[in-house]
Amino acid sequence: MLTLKVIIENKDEVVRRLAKKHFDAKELVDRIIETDRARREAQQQLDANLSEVNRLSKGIGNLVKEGRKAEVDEARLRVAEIKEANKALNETKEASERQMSELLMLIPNLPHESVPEGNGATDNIVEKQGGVIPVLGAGAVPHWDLAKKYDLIDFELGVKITGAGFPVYKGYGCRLQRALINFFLDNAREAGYMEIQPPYVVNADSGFGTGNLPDKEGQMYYVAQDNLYLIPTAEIPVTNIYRDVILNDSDLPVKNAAYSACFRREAGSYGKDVRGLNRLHQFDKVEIVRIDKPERSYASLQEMVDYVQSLVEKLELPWRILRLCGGDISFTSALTFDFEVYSAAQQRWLEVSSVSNFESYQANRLKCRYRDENKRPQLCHTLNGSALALPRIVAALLENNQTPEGILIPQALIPYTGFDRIGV
RNA sequence: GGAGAGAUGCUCGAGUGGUUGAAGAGGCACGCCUGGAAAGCGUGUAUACGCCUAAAGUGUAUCGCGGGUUCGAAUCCCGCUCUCUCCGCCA
Repeated sequence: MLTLKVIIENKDEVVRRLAKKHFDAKELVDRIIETDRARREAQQQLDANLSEVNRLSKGIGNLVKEGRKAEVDEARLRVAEIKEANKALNETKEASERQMSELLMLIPNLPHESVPEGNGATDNIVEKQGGVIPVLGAGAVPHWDLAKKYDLIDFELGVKITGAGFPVYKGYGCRLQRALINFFLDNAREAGYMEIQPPYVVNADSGFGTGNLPDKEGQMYYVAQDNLYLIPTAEIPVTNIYRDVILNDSDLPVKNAAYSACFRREAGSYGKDVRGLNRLHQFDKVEIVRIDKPERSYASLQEMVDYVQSLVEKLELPWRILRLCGGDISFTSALTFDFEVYSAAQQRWLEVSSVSNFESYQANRLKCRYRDENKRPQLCHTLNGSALALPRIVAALLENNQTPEGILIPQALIPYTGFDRIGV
């Protein structure tokens, strides 16, 4: 969430910039300012009263020793009066604070000035692209047919065991999965990211920390008996490592990478978008998380984008980078670049990564800070990105590299797979 | 799952009702000392929210979390969470 200070000190700018996200913040901002005023008022009175109570209490100790009973009784009466008055003040203060946190959560992050205007996915700007879109032969088929032909992935079996969106990988399919995971992790390590193996289930505090709760509660699998959530991305457990932490200057930038299975309910999805590997309830992903000082966060973002680009290039996939427009960028992000790869048999671009700078929006909720040169705690900037999510990469690799002689594995991946083609 | 013990600051650890934001030790930072370092000595070392134009200063809250008793709670009472030990179960 945005800090109260930012909202109050830059009221007009906040409203103006949020308009790009098609969010009318005017009324909310006014309510926040009013709520803050009420809270301050209550706190000032309350603090003064508590100060008086403390003063009287200290006096009572001495009066009792000296046996000055009348004065003791008088002081006690006065304390009782003040405490009675404090009940209402305290309620006002707590109600204001509750309301404040509710209001603040309703305000999205400010989009970076470079975020383009636009209503939706079609207004995103193609920032950069590379690779060659392959021309497939006459018999080319989509990945779900290839998966069946070479017995790599069994979607029906997944339905039997669990349900739709939980495919069963087999044989070469498994080996390809493992190869990609290791390929991504090794590359991340070489780029300076420390590997983390996080839990796949998290508590509610962690869900709130990264902003997945309360808004996206319906998108996560929930284990009611233990009040835990299955992670939709390793971003949650990894970022929460830094919840309620004050980092030293020398700790920054934090660069972590984590492989995890990801679980998403994807309520409301249907149709051709979910065919095959396009959208799953369980999938594998390597996530990179970065925490940096505010003045360096956009350089960090660029480094992450360059890094992800290097991955799709090594995999020899046709790729493009989109700068998300105001209508498509997420609630919590300031600037997001999506990576897409071209899936030649489906003849469509598939999103395989989303790299974002959250500035201090997420850090404010996490209470993730660092000590600046004056040793004062300041909010960090947090960033994360997929590097990369497997299923759509697999879809594109299978489709783009299909030949009559089988599916060819890109050079960079062969040391990881241990084979250079699937089939024949 | 059963039984017991515990949760204090960066760390260890004292503290069972009164000026304790918290002794003491360690760590760390800065200064002195030194040719340089070590040792030694000195100083400093939480966070949040208010007040104050800012700094300085100052008020309030915080000893796992929440509530209660009391003029006053780290200290007493209740609830919760978590950790540890033993037993059971188990990859």
